[in-house]
Amino acid sequence: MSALAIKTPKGQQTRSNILETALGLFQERGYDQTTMRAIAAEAGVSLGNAYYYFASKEVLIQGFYERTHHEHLAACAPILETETDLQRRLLGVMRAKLETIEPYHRFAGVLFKTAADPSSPLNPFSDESRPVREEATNVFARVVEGSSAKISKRLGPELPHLLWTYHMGIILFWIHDTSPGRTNTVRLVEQTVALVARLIAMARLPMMRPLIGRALRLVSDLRASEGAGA
Amino acid sequence: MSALAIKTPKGQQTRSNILETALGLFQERGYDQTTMRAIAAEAGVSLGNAYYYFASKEVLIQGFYERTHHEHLAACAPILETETDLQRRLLGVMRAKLETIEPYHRFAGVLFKTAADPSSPLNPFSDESRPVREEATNVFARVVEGSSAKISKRLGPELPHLLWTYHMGIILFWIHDTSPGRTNTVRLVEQTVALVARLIAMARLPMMRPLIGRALRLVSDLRASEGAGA
DNA sequence: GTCTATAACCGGATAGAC
DNA sequence: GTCTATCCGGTTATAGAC
Repeated sequence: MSALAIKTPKGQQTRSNILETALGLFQERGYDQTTMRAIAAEAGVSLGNAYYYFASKEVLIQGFYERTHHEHLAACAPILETETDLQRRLLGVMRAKLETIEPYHRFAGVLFKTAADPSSPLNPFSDESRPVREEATNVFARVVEGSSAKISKRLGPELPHLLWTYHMGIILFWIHDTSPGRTNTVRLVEQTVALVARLIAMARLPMMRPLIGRALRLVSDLRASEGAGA
Repeated sequence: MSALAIKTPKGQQTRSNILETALGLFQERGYDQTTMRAIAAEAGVSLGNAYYYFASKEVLIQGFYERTHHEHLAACAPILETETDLQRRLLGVMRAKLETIEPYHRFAGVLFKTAADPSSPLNPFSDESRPVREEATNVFARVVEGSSAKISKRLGPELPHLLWTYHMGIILFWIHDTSPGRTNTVRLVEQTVALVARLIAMARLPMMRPLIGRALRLVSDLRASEGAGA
């Protein structure tokens, strides 16, 4: 259904040609204003041929995910290698994320629109996007592991997933953020990263035990039962 | 642009006829499987006539919102009138919500897909949906006011909005919940309502002051600057 | 001015020939 | 693997009828 195997080098060539053309046009004039006919024409292939490689206009978006994810990884590397303070590590990673996706904000609406559809393979909770999701979660695992912070034993294993969820919430906000340069989201990140760091520290207090225990049991239960959120 | 004034009784009649037909077909065969031509045919009017009353297929969804909102209000009334425990009030309201929207789960994905688009007037953060949003927030204000719980002075004014945001998060989870009868979401609500109640109580502790203060300042700043989330 | 109908247009998607 | 021809459904233009 989805990824048909492209055999020949020529096929590879045509495929990536179409993809690059599409991403360029999306960024230039937006998703809705870019027709499949325009993509095909600009790429120098027929409409039917474009559909041979990409089952729908939507799946072209997957290329966007892959591209920005790799850009984000690159942008994160310096902080993850040098910084040891947990709060600053998280802040660096989140800032890098916002900077990476900023050029695409104008068609972010469409992204979230498709991402919100539970039946779409593009939605971040779907089976199909598990690899991407796990790679992204892994970034947050590295944020925690590479830091000097002491983490509550029970919180530790869940923390990367919790941070990934937090990061999705920020992106949701970012999508709806109309402030110039998305400064509201930047402020939100700065403030909430501080809160998150504070909460992580507080989680070690004995008086927090019952609350934390309950919350963590819930979270891990939900992840175990799969198919719905987180 | 949007709401054209329908003057004659005959016009009113035709309009509501189309709307009821549409909602029926949506529930029966789903949103995507229901064409505007089918709606028009079933309602006994021409395609052009349907578009005279409803500018697009999407705006027919507004009827769904209004309908479920009123059903929810009705379903909440008993709890809001009798119960005084904050946690149980909130739980009752949230359960009522889930029960109200359950029949529509099969096409909820599409509904919220369009609702998620920042440029759509249907999205819950838009200016156009402010009235609905405020009405919904008001339900949570009543949850708090009618309870016997003591609320931190500074938390009080923000609490209804925070609860509304919480409720939106639950709905997002619900959309992606594939467990039979959405039992996962019900469990999530039961657990998180308990956590929320606990957090509200904790917010009065002196040691929480700086954390709470910081969080609340952030939240009210963001709402003041409008245009992005919450 | 209020309402209704017919005939396009446009763009995503598919069928099938080469 | 690539094309042309076509379908299909949301949307619009426009011509009239009450």
